Amino acid sequence: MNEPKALPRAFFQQNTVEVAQQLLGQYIVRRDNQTFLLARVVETEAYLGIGDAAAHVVAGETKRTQILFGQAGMSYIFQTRQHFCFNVSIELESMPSSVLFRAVEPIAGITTMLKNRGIPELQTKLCNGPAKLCAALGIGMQHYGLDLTDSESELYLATLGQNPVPVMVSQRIGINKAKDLMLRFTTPSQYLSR
DNA sequence: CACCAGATCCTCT
DNA sequence: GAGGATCTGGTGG
Repeated sequence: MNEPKALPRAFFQQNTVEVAQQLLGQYIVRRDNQTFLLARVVETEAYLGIGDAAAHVVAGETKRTQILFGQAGMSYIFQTRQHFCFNVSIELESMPSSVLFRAVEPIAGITTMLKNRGIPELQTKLCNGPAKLCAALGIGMQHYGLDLTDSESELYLATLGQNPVPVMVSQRIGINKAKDLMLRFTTPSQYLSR
């Protein structure tokens, strides 16, 4: 396996839908002194700065969403009930957008991921949901606002020089507003959220 | 200050 | 398929 190479800032400065699709088959690296966790992205959703009632930025810039109003390639993490969701900020002609990570395949550090999730052995439910993958990778609010293009970060996004993967488009999941928008993107995997 | 909705997940039926 | 867990930001429902 090649060394993970952090995706450059310019990758996140493209059209949000393009980025959401191109993130499929890329990698999330979660790393600190103790651990090295690697996961392959298989499901994403786009949340647009314009014309998307489900996007948090419709309320304008608040304490919670401020990172989305800065540069692209930063981590946007929020809590819903007792769970966390992990996004990357996207700059779309200076309008804030983001891409939500909804499902990943565990690649390295699976023992730690199982422990983080309280699951005895590997099953598809380990990280096939936005909050499940956060739990598995140990992602929380302490990672809000990290630079995901920096390979020195505890959390960043990387390529392994892999080939492009097939992309399928569908409606987003788990929201009540703007359900009809076709902004969910998947690549074939047993780890999809559905 | 109080209330409510929420980009979820798990368990039980 | 339904309901509950249980926390927080945003709003004045």
